Amino acid sequence: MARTQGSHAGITGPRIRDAALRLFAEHGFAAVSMRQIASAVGLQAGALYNYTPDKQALLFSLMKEHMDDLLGDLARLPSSASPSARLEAFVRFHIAFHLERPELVFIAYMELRNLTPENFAVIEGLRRDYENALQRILSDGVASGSFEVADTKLATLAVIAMLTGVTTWYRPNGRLSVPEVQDLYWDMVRKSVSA
Amino acid sequence: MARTQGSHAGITGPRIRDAALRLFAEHGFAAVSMRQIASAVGLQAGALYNYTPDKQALLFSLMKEHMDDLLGDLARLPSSASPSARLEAFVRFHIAFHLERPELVFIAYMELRNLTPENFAVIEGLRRDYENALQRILSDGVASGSFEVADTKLATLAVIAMLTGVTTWYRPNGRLSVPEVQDLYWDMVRKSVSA
DNA sequence: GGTTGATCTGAACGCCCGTTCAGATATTGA
DNA sequence: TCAATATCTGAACGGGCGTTCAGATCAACC
Repeated sequence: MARTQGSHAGITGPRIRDAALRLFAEHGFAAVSMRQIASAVGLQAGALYNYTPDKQALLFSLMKEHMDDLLGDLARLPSSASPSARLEAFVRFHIAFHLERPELVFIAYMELRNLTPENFAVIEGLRRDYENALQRILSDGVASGSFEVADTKLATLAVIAMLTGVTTWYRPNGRLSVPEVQDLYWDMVRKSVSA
Repeated sequence: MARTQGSHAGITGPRIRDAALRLFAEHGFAAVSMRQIASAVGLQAGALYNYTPDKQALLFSLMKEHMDDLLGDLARLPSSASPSARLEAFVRFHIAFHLERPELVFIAYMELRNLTPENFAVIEGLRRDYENALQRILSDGVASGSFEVADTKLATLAVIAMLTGVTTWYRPNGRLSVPEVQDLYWDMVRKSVSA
């Protein structure tokens, strides 16, 4: 037989992406087979190729969309406020965004080396754009005297690393709520760039 | 033929570990085959099994030794100084240690999910020991009034994430020297835990 | 209601995997 | 010098890999 009863084409694509996302995050891209992904969706492996040209494109598609979402949401933050207010907004946004999609975050940081050079360059460029947005906030703050940061590039990477680390330990029903985590991190970031 | 001329048994073990370290760091544990490791050392795959019971043990051995080194060196830091001096020593040590062995650091953070549950528990425990050492410094500083930290556990994880991030961008012949990096990070950490 | 096009199966392709092991070779110690 | 031992090869085992494709099946439209 072919095509199980009740299957709807329009829904298969997202289901494949969801399954791939979950499996890549749990076991790693290299350790997950197309047959495993297909099985999770109730398909044979060959059917996946109606939705993706190959396994690599599946990974890239997940990472690309993730970065586009990240930059899209970032662009909606107010850009005319004071550097301090913009930094606070960035910190709270980064934490909330990352805690909402821990699996995508995990993949975006861990599977970079499994991208082809061309795909890697694309993701790397988007990541650079994101970092530049924060660096701009820091250098504006330095220029206006709100911040005291010796090296804005290093501070940018340090802040992002610190904030992203939250995804490695945060648990939804743990000791701290998201707003509490945001408050605590913002307090540390605020002080670290102050005079 | 068997056993190539000039091969010395006592040196093969370390060479296998070095090759595995390099290949795991570059391509990921799951993406590296025993045949690739053997080839890098000039052996056939079967010969590896004179030195490791299986591939998993090879990974665990690398990670375990790394964590033992980390904790061993950490224990040599002065523990009777002021919290502030101890925190500074920790920051400088963490950066120097991690920048000296970027490949091991990469593996230790990326390949945790490829450990068997038993092996994972061992590494996780050692990591916890390391975090506890920093948390102790922070809570001592809070108790003595040197630091103002609302949540020492979160601050511990935040500081470690921030410091470890240095391995993702630092390049030996880049813009900044190791002491400069240490100075810059210590400045940020110092302020982030201050009043 | 029959046809068309989208969707899926099942089998196959060539290849690589981790691991084992009998046998060959090199080194060591007597 | 020669036996014992450590070391390594080469082949094999069963299995899984990503990908392709002819043909079967289903949904939608005329």
